[in-house]
Order: sequence, then C-alpha cells, then structure tokens
Amino acid sequence: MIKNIALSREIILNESFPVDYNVRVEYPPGPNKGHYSTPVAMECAKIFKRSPNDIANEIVEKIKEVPEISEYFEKIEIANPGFINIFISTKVHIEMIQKFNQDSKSIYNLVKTKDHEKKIIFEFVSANPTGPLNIVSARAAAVGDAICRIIKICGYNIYREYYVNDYGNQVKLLGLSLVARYLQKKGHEASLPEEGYQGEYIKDVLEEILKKISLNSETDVKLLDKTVKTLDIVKNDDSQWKEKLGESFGTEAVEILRASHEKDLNAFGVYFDNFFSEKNLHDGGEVDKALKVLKKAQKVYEQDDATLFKSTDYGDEKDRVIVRSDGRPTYLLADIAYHKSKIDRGFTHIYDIWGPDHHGYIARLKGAMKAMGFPESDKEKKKEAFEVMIVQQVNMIEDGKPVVMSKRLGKFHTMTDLLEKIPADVVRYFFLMRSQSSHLDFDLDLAMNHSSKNPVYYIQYAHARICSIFREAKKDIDADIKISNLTSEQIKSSFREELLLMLWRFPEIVEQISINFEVQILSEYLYNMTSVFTRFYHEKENRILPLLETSPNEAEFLLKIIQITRQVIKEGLELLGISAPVKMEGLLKQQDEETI
RNA sequence: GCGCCAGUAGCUCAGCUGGAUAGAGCAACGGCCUUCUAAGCCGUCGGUCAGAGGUUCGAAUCUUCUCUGGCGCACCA
Repeated sequence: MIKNIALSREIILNESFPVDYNVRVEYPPGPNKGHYSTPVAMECAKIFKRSPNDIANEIVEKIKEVPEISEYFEKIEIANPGFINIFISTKVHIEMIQKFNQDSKSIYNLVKTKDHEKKIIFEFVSANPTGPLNIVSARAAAVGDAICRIIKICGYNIYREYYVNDYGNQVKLLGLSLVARYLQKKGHEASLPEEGYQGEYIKDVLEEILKKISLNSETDVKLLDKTVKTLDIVKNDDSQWKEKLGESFGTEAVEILRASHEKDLNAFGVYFDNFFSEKNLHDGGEVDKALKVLKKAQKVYEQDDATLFKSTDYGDEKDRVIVRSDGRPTYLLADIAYHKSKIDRGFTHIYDIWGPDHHGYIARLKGAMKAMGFPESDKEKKKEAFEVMIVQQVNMIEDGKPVVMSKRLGKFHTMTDLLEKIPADVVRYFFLMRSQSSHLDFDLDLAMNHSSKNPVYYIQYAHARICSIFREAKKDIDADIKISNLTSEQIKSSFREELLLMLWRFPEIVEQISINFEVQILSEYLYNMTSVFTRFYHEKENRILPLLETSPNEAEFLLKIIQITRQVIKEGLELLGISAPVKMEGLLKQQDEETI
C-alpha cells in the first residue's frame, strides 16, 4: 500500500513538481487523521518557495484527476500545516484480502528486481572456541538469525557464516590450561598458566578428549595417546613436552567447543551455512596473500621490524600493526584475509555482527576493505556494501543486582544456563524486543516470575485462540474462504477496519526491516497487532460461533479476517524464530496450580 | 585523555530517514466471566523527553557544549 501511494504521488509530483524526491508515507497518530499520510508537501515547500497547504492542494487535485489511483482512496484531506491524509477505500481491503488468500509469498509483493541478484554474506556469533557461548553470543544469534530470515523472505540470497578463531595464542593457552588440569587429575602438582582458562568446563572438555582417545585410533589421536601414556615417566616441568601436548589438546578442545557451539545454536533454532576456520586461512597462505594486496595498494609500511597498516588514511585514529616484529601476523591481518575471502568468493554485500568489545575495530577493517578495493557504498540503499553492526552487551540482573560475567574467571552465565532457566521462545523475544545497538538489562527474575504476563505468550495466546475458534467452528484453518458482497458497513464496525489496516502493514514492515535491519520493529508490530486483534476479539459483534447460525455471510467474513490474522502472527513469529502453538493448555494448567 | 553506546512514566524499554495530543509492558488503583480460552478486555494514576544553546514552519529525534552511567582503547583474539 505504501508503495502504491508513494508511486502515485511520484507520478503526480513529476508532472507539476519536477523534483527528484523520495516520497515518505507514514502511519498517522490517530484514525481521524487518515490511514496513511505524507508530509511531502511540507518537505517540498522550501524547494518551491510556496506554502505547504498550496502544494498539498495542488497534489490532491491532481490525484483526483487520475481515476485508477483515486478509486483506492475514499477521501483525501489536508491538515495543517500541510499533511496529506489518506483514507483508503473498501476496494483496497478487498484486494488485500485476496492477496493474502494466495500463497503466503505473494503478500510480500515480491517483484524480482536487479537488487535481488546481489549475493549477501552475513557473519554473526563467531564466538571464540575457548569456552561455552555466553549471553551476548545468544543475543547475536537471535538478532542475526532474525535478520537473515527476513532478508531471505524478501527474496534475497543470503549465506550465513560463523568465523572460528581456531588459531593463535588463545588456542595455545587453552591447550596449556588443559595440560595443567590433566596433570592435576593424575595427581601431579601443576598450576594454570597465567591468563589461563579457569572455568569448570575445562574439566568436561578434558574428559571428552580422554574419552575420544580411548575410543578412537586416528593418527593424530594416536600421537596424543602415546604422549599421554608416557606422561608418568616424563617430568612435568618439561616445558617442551607440555607445549607439544598443549598443542594437541588445544586443537582437540577447539573442535569440541566449536561443535558444542553449533549444537547449542541448533537447539536455539539457529543454523549456519558454513563454519569458516581461521587456521585454514593461515595454513592456506591466505594471510600472506592479503598482506601482498595491501602492500600492492601501498597501504603498509615497516616500523621497528613490525609491519603496519595505514588505517589512518581511512579515518582510524592510529595505524595498526599487522605483522609483529617477530614475524607473526596479528589477528587483524587474519581478519582482513578472512574478509578478502568473502570478496573473493563473490559476495557483493558483506554484513557482520560483532560483540561490543570489537567496536574500535570497525574503522580499521572498513579501511582495509577500501584498500582492497571493495565498493564503498550501495547508493540505492542507505546501507553500505560492507556494514558492521554491534550487538551491545547484556547485563544479567538477578535479585536486582547485576551478575558479573567473566570468561577467564569462569564465573559467567552461559547460553545453556539461560536456556535451562527460560524457554527459547521467551529468550528470543526478549533479545528481539529492543534495538541490538543498545545495552540490555535482562532481568532473570522478571523473565521467570512474570512469565505468564510475558508479551511473547500474549502473542502466542492470540494465535492459539484463533486456532481454537476454527476447531470449535469445525472448519479447516487453511480452508479457502470465499468472501462475497462485502459492504463498507461490515468493515467499518467493531474494530474490523483497525485490524485489517494493521494486518496490511505486515509486509511493509518486513520489507522495511530487510533494508534497515531493525528487527525490534517486527516484535513491536506483532505485539501491537495482537493487541488490536484481542480488542476485536472481545467485541460482541465479532463472536463467530453464534453468527454461523444467524448470519453465515458475516461469519465467513470474520473467519477470513482471523485467518489472515493467524497467518500474520504465524509468519511474523517464524521470522523471529519463535513458535506459534495451536494450544496454550500447558501454561494454563501451570497457572491454575499456582493459584491453588 | 580519546572513542562507542546510552540518559524518555516508580521499573524495563519503544518512538521508523525531523512531523500532528510523547507510547507500550510491568507495578498501583477501579470495573468486566450465563458470551468462540479472563494468560484476556475496559478505565484511572503517572513524563520540564538529563540540562543549556543552535538549525526551522516544526526537535525526544539533527547539531554544539555541560553533567551522569556503561563499555572499549595491545606487536591478545
């Protein structure tokens, strides 16, 4: 609908007001101000040096002259200081109902354009494989997954990737931490390395490695086995031996942890097309290649035996070391190589979601992308072709106090902890309720104690109610209900038009999110739409079962409305990765027990 | 010191690329089950949008400064 209005306005505008202008269409604050409105006259006032009201008048007159456009508008009003308020006609409702009647894809107004040919890669979560997934990773997973689902439903190709930092110092440290735990287990004196990983999970990982050794006889495992068996005769201060064992342990542990991340994410309903290994990047010489590209672009220089990238050329506050004085590449260079691989693999749009501790990193990586010649921006959309989003931190609040999270000290709330306490549907909704770029206080007590008042249940409840009505009416929920002779009176009364208008917004909102990635708009919308539905539901005139006897025509119409409502809730929740239950009995029982 | 995110109702937060009377939920108070699920609905209470200037027809939104809070500023990843 927005598109139709904007389009019609553009036709009109181009005639009398020849200006390249993007017409905005908004939802007005109240029903007396129209169903849709546009401030375009006010925005153009300055350009043409005329009063907004004048311009608005002229536009409205022009619209009235074009019958194929004006038949969609019941009336158009001008409100001070120059808003054009549009009231849509019954014809629009009838056409929209038919549209929703077809397969669910057709509601998104999918016209394949050249824009749909772009290849998008979306990288998110990418947690270090040195410990269990934490809450921020869970948030990133929820947000990234929802954005991917929305982009996909809008007809784009999207590839989901997870970058695994299975290389470097942290892996070594992880391995040495395991060696220390192993020695302790065998009754030797051993202390964790400085900055080592202290979490309890290290012991579980160790057990799993040892189990693997006893079950498996693959070559590298064999090597490990041999090393372990000779342990007792080796002095435990033999650092060379420790290094070697640490390396094997580290490699094994990283794979175990990575696999557990994947498992946790799958349980959360999040899937990836690929897990991209940093180690392969190093082993395959890709890191050196990236360095060569930067050198060729003349964006590197040497200083004190180290190699630096001139990120200041791209607005960074200082140049960054990419090769250390001892010749080892830094994480940044590897990351540049990783992003180079994204370009090499033919992706035209590269999006990342990073954790809050990486925001200082954006400038330098964006600089590197430019240095490698990746297009700066996509002029048609407002997003750049390479965009990094930051998911801000999550503070877990328990008993009114923030819970301290630290991976190194082993005191943290993992994603698994969270999902044990709170159902995945609720966790997802909480993470998707607010914009990812702001801090989030996650009140555990509130999430658990007030779960029955939780907005996600409210939405699911509406879905269950609709399913229940169809059960009671003995109708198939997917039945093709034909509507005939719809009158304007039928639509206008008892919150019906309010609900319909709300429903027509759904594809508009989904499309909007596919461009700006602000997922919380969808959760907000679903809640508000559900609220309008519940009001509609409670109106006596909208009670369907009695009407089936007295006025089947009316009943069919109402069934059609709730059928579409159900379709929107179901698809909307699906885009957020949340289930749409047919019944809510389980929770009802729970609540009854509480009241007894 | 520099940078990022923020400061909106008692609490947690929405408020879309400036637009009309600043919105939800929770909490508090008062109504509504002979009626398709009361996990609900209706109503009441509650705000100097941290503060001060600037831009303009119009600012919670953009901009500058100040104050407050959180986080980040490695030849770690």
